[in-house]
This record gives sequence, C-alpha cells and structure tokens, in this order.
Amino acid sequence: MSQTVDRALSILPLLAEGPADLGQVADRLGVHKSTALRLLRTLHEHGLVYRQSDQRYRLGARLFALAQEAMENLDVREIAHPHLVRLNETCGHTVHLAVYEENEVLYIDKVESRYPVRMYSRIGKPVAITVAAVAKLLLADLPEHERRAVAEKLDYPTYTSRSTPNAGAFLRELEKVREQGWATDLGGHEESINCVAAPVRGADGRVVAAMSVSAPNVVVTADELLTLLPLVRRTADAISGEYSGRTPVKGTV
Amino acid sequence: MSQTVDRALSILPLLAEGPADLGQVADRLGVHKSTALRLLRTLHEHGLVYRQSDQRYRLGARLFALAQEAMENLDVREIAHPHLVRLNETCGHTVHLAVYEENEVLYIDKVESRYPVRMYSRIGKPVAITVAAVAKLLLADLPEHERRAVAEKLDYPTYTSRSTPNAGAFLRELEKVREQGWATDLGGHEESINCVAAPVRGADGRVVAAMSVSAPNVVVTADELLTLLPLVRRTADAISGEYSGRTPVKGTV
DNA sequence: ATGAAGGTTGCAAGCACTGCAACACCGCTG
DNA sequence: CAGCGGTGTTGCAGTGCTTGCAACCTTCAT
Repeated sequence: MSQTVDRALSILPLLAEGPADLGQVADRLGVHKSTALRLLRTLHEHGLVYRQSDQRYRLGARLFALAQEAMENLDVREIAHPHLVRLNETCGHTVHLAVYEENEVLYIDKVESRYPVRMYSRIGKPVAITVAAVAKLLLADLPEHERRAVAEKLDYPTYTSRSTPNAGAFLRELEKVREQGWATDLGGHEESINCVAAPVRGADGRVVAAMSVSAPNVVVTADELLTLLPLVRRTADAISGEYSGRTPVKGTV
Repeated sequence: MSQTVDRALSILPLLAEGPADLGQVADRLGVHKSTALRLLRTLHEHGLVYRQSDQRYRLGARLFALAQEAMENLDVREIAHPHLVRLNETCGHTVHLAVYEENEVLYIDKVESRYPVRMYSRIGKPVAITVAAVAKLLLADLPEHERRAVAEKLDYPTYTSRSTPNAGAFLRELEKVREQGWATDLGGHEESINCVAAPVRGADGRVVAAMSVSAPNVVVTADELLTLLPLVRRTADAISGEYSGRTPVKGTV
C-alpha cells in the first residue's frame, strides 16, 4: 500500500537469510543502489539493521528487543506460564504454548524437559503447521471456509512417513480434532517424537492458544504419553478458566 | 532519512508497549488518521503488526520469526553453543553468551541452571549494561574515545547498593576489566546474584562476544563462584580458538 | 431512531522519493 | 605509480507517491 515502506520492509526477510551488501540488497529489491542505501539508512537509524565490520548489513539488535517486548505483553502467555511450569514439574517433559496468527503457528512459551534427551524447538520459531498437534487444534477452530482456504494454501512437506500428505487428509484430521477436543502428533514431524495437545479457550469458546507435552520415544512410548492426556486437558482448562475469568486491559496506556 | 519509512518504523516501538488503536497511533505519530492507517496496512502486509479481534494493533508474528532467524545466523552463537552446554554440565549454573551492538548488550544464548533456583533472563533481552559482567567485557574492548562516549551517554540505575553509580566509576571498572581480561558482577544487578565472565575474541584479538556463569548466593557464595573463573576462561578461549580458526562465509547466497 | 466515535475511501496538491550521473574511496595490477 | 574496476556516497531535477482533507460507512450506546 505504501511503496517506500513496502520496499524497506522487504529488506528485512532478505537480511534474515544472511548478511548482504548494498549491491545485493539493491538488486533483490529491483531499485537503484542509492535508493537501497537510503532505505537501509532509515532501517539502521531505527536499529533494525546493523552494519557489521565488513560493511555488510544484517538484522539489528532492536529487532530482538522488540520481539521480546511484544512477547512479554501477550496476556495468554503470562497467565499460562505458571501452569506450564507446574505441568512440567509433574510429568517432566517439554511443554509448549502456541498461538495462530495469519497462516502461521508459533511457539510463544516453552518449558524444557527435565530429561537429558530434549527436542529442538525455540520460542518464536514457526511451527511445522501441517503436523504439529498444537497447530491442528488452532486451525481446527477456524471457521470452515477459512480453514479450507488455509489448508489449500499450505505446503505439505514429508518430514516422516507419518506426516500429513495433503490438504484433504489435513482437513479430515482437523475435523476429527475439532470433535474430540484434543490432538496428537505421533512421529509426524520427527520420527521419534510424540506430542499430545489441548486447547486454551477464551470466554467466547474460541481457541486462543494451544498447549502440548512432547517426549521422544526413548523416554516414553506413545501409549504412555497418551496417559497424560487427562492431565494436559485439565491444565489447558485451568488456563482457559483463568483467561476468560478476568479480561485485564493492561495494555491501555 | 526517509520520512515515510521513518514514520512507519516509529510505530513498532510504540506498539511494543502494548496494543493501540488507529487513533492512538495517529496521535503519537503526529499524522492524520488516514496516513497512520496506510502505514499500518503496509506493516500488516509484511506481518510485522497484527490486528487483534478488538481491531487494535499489536506487533505481529513475523517479527518473532525474523528475530529468530537472525539469531540463528550468528556465527559465534553456533560455535559457542556446545561449549556453553558442556560448561553447564560441569558446573550446573546458568551460562550466558552476549554481544555488543550499537550501545546495547544483549544475550544471544543461554543454558539454564540445573538448580531449582534460577535467575530471570531471556535471550534477546537487553542486558543491564552498567553492571553485567559480560557488558563490562564488551565495552572494555571498545576504542578509548568510543568507550568514553558510550559511558557518558548511559544511565546508571541503582539496582542495588553495589551498582555502578556513574560514568567515572564505570570507566575505571572497564579499565580494570580490560587489564585483567575477565569481569565479575557481584550483586550489582540483583542483590543475591553473582557472575563471572570471560571474553571471546576473534582472530584479530577484538572481543566479539562474552560469556558468563551466574548463580545466586543461596546456591554458591561469591568466593566459590570465583573458583570457576579458570574454567570459564578456558571455555571462552576454546570458543575464541574455534571462532578465529575458520572463517566460514556461510551467509553468501 | 439518533448521535457519537472510530475506521475507511477518493481526490487533488505538493513534496518526498527516485534514478541518474558524477564523485570518493578503496584494493589490485601492470 | 598510474590506471582501473568495484563499491559506497552525494547533489539534483522530475515526477509519482504520499498526505491531509472531507465525506462516507459501520458500530455501539443512548
């Protein structure tokens, strides 16, 4: 909608791939070097890009700080956190909290497993949307037409033999998840890792977040992990209750 | 340098404080509502802001993803990580890795303490620059005039009675740190928490990062923590060696 | 129903952005 | 040392993008 800003912002994902020099940026934007220079300067002044010693540009520190601040302002996260910790203390496995936003699902909190074998993930990282248990819950709650639209648009990478193969299968899975009110991922992302997940709902019943417990096969079998389902659901319900109970408008300055 | 982009980017820190509606954004930018709307739309298209159900804007998911990706592309971090984990396995305490960038010091990696009492910190969060041990090391390495300039510009919050009180004291501390090649923070940020830190150097001897071990008084006394200094320094040196050894230009697309 | 508050759209005017071209600054090579 | 290619930077004039306005729309409360 705004050409200049549009161009400037296009630089960010470009730099996320790795450092680049002025020429490269200008080329990939399809603008003159001088134009790219001025855009980069503006981004620089705001701390969003940083000029390293070899003069190449990369993303800057303020970006982290912004993401950080934004994360801490999420109400659900704040409310859920103590519950997640408690759940982790009970079962010992990795606990995740995730939200859906514009075709992406991302982790907004995580409590590490207390077992030595841990799974890799990171707060802020987009989730494997077609297979993750939390993603299924979040997408299953979308209105039917939107759900279908999203499912059609997605790629379906074959992480393992049990990954969701295509939109049709995904939509059926979402339907099932929608009815049963919980979801699993049994080796659909990483062969040896299983998850069980339950939804966190707002006062209106809409799913606002989803939480999951994940553990590798070497620690507990899928069946053993499933025995935790009631506990996970109870935790999610507790969070839902607290979240819908009060509606703090703490953001109002 | 570019008015439009400048205005658009000014919206980000504003939203980091909390969600805001169109009017508020327009007011704080000092522009007409329609202008603010168009800027917000552009930011929205790039996923940097998100429009929540009550129509108010807040920072968007892509921001997290960007910050995340940028973080993973930092060479030092990648090289250092296994060393940090090993150090944590040996001593059990919280281990941090931090870098300096444009008047800010921020954590780029962290391995959690294995003791139940943990300190609060978060990757990406700016560090208390006037007291943290890692910050002292990073600033101590700046050229003299720049070091002075930065020190003058900083605020010196009194976190505890042992916090660095002013620029003069800070510069003297930096001089000391510079000579001895390591740094401590003994209750300067939180009364009961102590840290020891050592620098990671590039091939040219410049400090590119700093790492620290932190532990609360209730777990180990400051004196006990200091006995870890040789271990911390050895770890930092190992990282330095590996970092300066190879210079992978992995970012070249 | 009526009004107020906030969000959205079309439009004309002006200025901020763009691309150009010339310059400055390396590091190389003959 | 001079010449040269590559890269980053700056002044300038034209124009296309951005801006503020005003009118319109939606929603909510009275």
